[in-house]
Amino acid sequence: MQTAASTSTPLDFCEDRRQRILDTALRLFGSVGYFNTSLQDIRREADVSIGTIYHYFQNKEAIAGALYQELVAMMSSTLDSIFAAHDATHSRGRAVMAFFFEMTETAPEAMHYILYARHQEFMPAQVPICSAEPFAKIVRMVVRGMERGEIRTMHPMIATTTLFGGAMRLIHLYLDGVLDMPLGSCLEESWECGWRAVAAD
Amino acid sequence: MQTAASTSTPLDFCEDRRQRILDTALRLFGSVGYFNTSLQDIRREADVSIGTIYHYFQNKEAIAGALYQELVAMMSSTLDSIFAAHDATHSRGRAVMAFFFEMTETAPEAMHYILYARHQEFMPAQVPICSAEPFAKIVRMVVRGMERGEIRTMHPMIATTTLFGGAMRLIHLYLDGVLDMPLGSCLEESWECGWRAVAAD
DNA sequence: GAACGTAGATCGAACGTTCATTCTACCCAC
DNA sequence: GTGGGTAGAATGAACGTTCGATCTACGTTC
Repeated sequence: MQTAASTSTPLDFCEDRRQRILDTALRLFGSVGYFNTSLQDIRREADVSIGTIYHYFQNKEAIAGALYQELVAMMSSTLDSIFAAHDATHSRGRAVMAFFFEMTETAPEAMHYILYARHQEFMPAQVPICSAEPFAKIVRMVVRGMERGEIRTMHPMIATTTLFGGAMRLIHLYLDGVLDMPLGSCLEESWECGWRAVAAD
Repeated sequence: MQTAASTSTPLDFCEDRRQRILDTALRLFGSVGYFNTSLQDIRREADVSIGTIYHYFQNKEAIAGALYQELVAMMSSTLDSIFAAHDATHSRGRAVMAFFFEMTETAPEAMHYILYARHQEFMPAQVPICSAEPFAKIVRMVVRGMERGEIRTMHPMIATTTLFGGAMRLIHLYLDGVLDMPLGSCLEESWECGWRAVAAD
């Protein structure tokens, strides 16, 4: 075993394997896709055996499901932190967009997997990402902005897609390698554009 | 055969088969995805044999490639028509958005396939849709709008994603069955939002 | 502290299925 | 009879999954 001697509890040991499987799967699912990733690929790159994979996960789909829920939960709690740290809708929205951009640049595979993949194709039972909790939280943030008079009154979905749609497309372009600049340098302009489109008066 | 007796030249006959394969493949690729569609599925639903499929296409990927190029060409020529029929950037952009919305509602599978699918995963050699001709034409339209003073001067990519990003997200929501209204009813508001974000002064 | 028992963790060969592709035979218009 | 179309069984590779063997850590008993 290659683990250091200091961390030696069995739980750590086990979780290490499980986590290595998840990390590897995320990297592969995000880069080449779920269907182009075989369990042998995961086995090889995570340096575990097939048996170990099936010890921790019921099947291949369960790996994808665990990743999905892990990422959705992370996004959801990050949004909570952002809402707690900011009050005005303008600064809240800007922080959300900054978080998305930053995560795209630091963990592109995760962003690819969570935003880009067609989850329904390999997880038929899973709720589509657009109906998931994080998305709903953002819509609620926009609606509250309307109630406070910070955002013009309009259809909530149109307001939300207007505010963040441009940024989402920039993220897609970045992940496709089409954008010729870092995402961070787009933040100011993209956010101000989105805000200008929905801001009151 | 179920084809009418009137259309009887061999070419028509052949093209009929070829087209039936393409139509069926588009429907299946768009609804359940490329990897969840087997050639047997296409064979069954198109009512042809495996041999016929391989007579018209080199392999499965070639079917996807033919569909991709067909749809890209269609979009490209539609954009040309729109640009010929409208001069001002405002009316051009609005017509483009109307076309996207209308196509999404009349041919959702085609839109799903062309906008949503991760083509790189099953057509490694294919240029990503965001680098393809139609996308470039829209960017050029926006840049011309800047040169004419109709659109504020800013980074072309940011302007384009701002102008159409919201609509693209609405299309995604619609295709995911999350939007509770017809796309057509969003056109006015979504377009005005996008335009307000980038319009000069 | 040595021997034993147990349960969880790990391993990888083997299995059965699915799938894209190939191949050979047949049909029919000219 | 020739050749473009058509048919569908045969092929072989790849894949997800199963299963029994092995290993390891640790509590229990003497």
